Amino acid sequence: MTKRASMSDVARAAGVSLTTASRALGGVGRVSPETRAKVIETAERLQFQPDMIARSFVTGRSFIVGVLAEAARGRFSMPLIVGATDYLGRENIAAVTLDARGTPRRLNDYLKRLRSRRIDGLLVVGDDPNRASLVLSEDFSVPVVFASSSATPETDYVVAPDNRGAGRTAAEHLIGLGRRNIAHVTAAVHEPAVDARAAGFTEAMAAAGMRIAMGGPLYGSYLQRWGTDAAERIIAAGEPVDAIFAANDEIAMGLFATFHRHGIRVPDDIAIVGYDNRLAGVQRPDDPLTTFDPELSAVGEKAAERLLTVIGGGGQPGVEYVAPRFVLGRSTVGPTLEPYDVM
Amino acid sequence: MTKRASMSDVARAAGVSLTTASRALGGVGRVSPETRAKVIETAERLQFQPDMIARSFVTGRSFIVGVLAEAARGRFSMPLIVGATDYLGRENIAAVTLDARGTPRRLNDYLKRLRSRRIDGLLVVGDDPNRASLVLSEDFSVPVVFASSSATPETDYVVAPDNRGAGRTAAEHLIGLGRRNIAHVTAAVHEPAVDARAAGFTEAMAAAGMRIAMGGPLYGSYLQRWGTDAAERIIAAGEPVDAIFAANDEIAMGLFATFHRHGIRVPDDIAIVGYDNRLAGVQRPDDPLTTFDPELSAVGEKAAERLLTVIGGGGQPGVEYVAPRFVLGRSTVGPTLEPYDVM
DNA sequence: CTGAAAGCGCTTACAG
DNA sequence: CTGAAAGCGCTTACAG
Repeated sequence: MTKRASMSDVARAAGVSLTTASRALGGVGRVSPETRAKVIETAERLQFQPDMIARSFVTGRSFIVGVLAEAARGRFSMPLIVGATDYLGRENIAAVTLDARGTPRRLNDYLKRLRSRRIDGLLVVGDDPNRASLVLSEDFSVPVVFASSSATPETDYVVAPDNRGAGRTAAEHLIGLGRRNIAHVTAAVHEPAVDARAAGFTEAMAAAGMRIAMGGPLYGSYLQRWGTDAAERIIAAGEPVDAIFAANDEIAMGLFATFHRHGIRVPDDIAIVGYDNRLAGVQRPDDPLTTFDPELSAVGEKAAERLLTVIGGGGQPGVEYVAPRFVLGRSTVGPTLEPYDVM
Repeated sequence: MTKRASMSDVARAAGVSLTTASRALGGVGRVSPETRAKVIETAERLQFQPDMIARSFVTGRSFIVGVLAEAARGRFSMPLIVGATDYLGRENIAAVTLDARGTPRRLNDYLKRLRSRRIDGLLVVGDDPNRASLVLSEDFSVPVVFASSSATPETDYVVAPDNRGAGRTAAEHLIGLGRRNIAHVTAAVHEPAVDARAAGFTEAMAAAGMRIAMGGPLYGSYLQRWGTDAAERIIAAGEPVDAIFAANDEIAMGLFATFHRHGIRVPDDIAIVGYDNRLAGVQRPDDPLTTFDPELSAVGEKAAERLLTVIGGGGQPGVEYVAPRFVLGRSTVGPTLEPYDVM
């Protein structure tokens, strides 16, 4: 393997000055078409590859961005990170990835570290509601973009799944199936993703002139056992609930388990929509649960793309939403779901 | 925010030459203790941070490595990648991540791209058995380390989970529980992970003087429906099988579903051990399935650590194994498992 | 449209 | 032990 050709090698071989070669190859500045063609042809012949480091050195751009995750090893963060870093890689940008692993102190240490490094921009992955203040207080001198599995609108650059749209779609799907007593079993109040899904759901219900069963959203947690408890409450209430939008698949599974135990069939008696597509990846003849795939790696890609745009001087602050993919499953259109089907 | 201090600033402020400052800060070359102390003190006062890019430029080391995945978005690759890149980030190394998304052509394109980039090393994530030839044929001039969810020993630098050890542990666990007719339901022959798990299992059985039930490992696929089929075969055979080591959790689930349908209780009648810890992340009172967590993010970290060692001139080729974590669940020690428990 | 020259911030022979 | 100087491979005013 011979030594790599440098731009000087190309210039010499093409019979032009280094300056001209740089201009011909870089595309900036005026060069005659013939000269440019000659230089480019020579560069290709010599298999010239610009040295990114030398380029960085002189331009000040490092072609490296920081990727800071609040908890990278989580189920939701991993696809975001992989989507983002792969997008960056395709654009020839390297990433310094740091995982705070849920510890605020570590997050701050890493933030400090990234601040003192020459990076072109920072991607923050996570859902901490205080993230904005946290980062802005660190006074970053490079663009910062947030990628989240959920997000409240802010003055920052944010990319997030469209939880509100999913909530709307869920309601419309169930209404379209002829269900008339639709409940919403969700997690904790004031959690951004919860609020957004509930808002979309409520909107669509109102638009159809329908009231939410059980007097409004039932708040609890994201755990499966909250689903089982909620189902008991719904059964005990005696309301003729015939459909439920659950804030995530775990709740949906809990609901289903309890209904099944009581001989209530899904979807025949009660249709259920979940969220997260937790069962993805397990090969099955058909999808058991009607749910939404948040397409988190697409969110990560979008966020990376946006970061590069902002680094390039473009773009406007605000939230950009990525639509979750609606997954049609047996829990709303049948045939009747059995526990075996969701294992 | 004022401009960052350069090494010249430090040298001037400390009253020494740039050369001396570099030596004092870099730790190489002889400098008097007092001079060194003075320079270091000055550097700290000025909050001097060396410019990695300038350093790269002159040393030739880029402090960037390539991370090439055969299919980054897969369930197994994501934790490997996140573990590896986070480790690299902590060591202040950036990563250019590229995901071939299962396409050999893309893999080769990316390989070519990485080859022409100034990277210090390459981490290949994936399980393609032909990977070695593939990469070596590309004649990489920098160290290459492989991180896999499985791997056959090679002359390369490889980090992988200890499938063989897990197979041994599975057998020993079941034997220790007093089971006497233990079968092994696995996936395709000659798949490295399958072979390794089967080898470990067979070893431990032989060591205990026991024969594998059903005449030896039953080969099929990694799909859940193979588990259901295998259970039917075992039931039809009429052998008094009282325990099964399944090559993965999907097979284990399929086995369990069929046994449950036939009124065969798990673990009372038949104990089952799986592999992958697929149900991790769903919060439950106890683990339903006895299985192994391959700790893939730890495998990724180990691989990254090893890559840096090799880049630094150390280390020996060969496979380094990371022990999967044994997860004790109800499928081997009870109480009796119900379908609701594994949803 | 083209070229000679400076300079980005470091490291490292070379000389003292 | 210390310093003046060259050089890593590019980009970009500046001059022609």
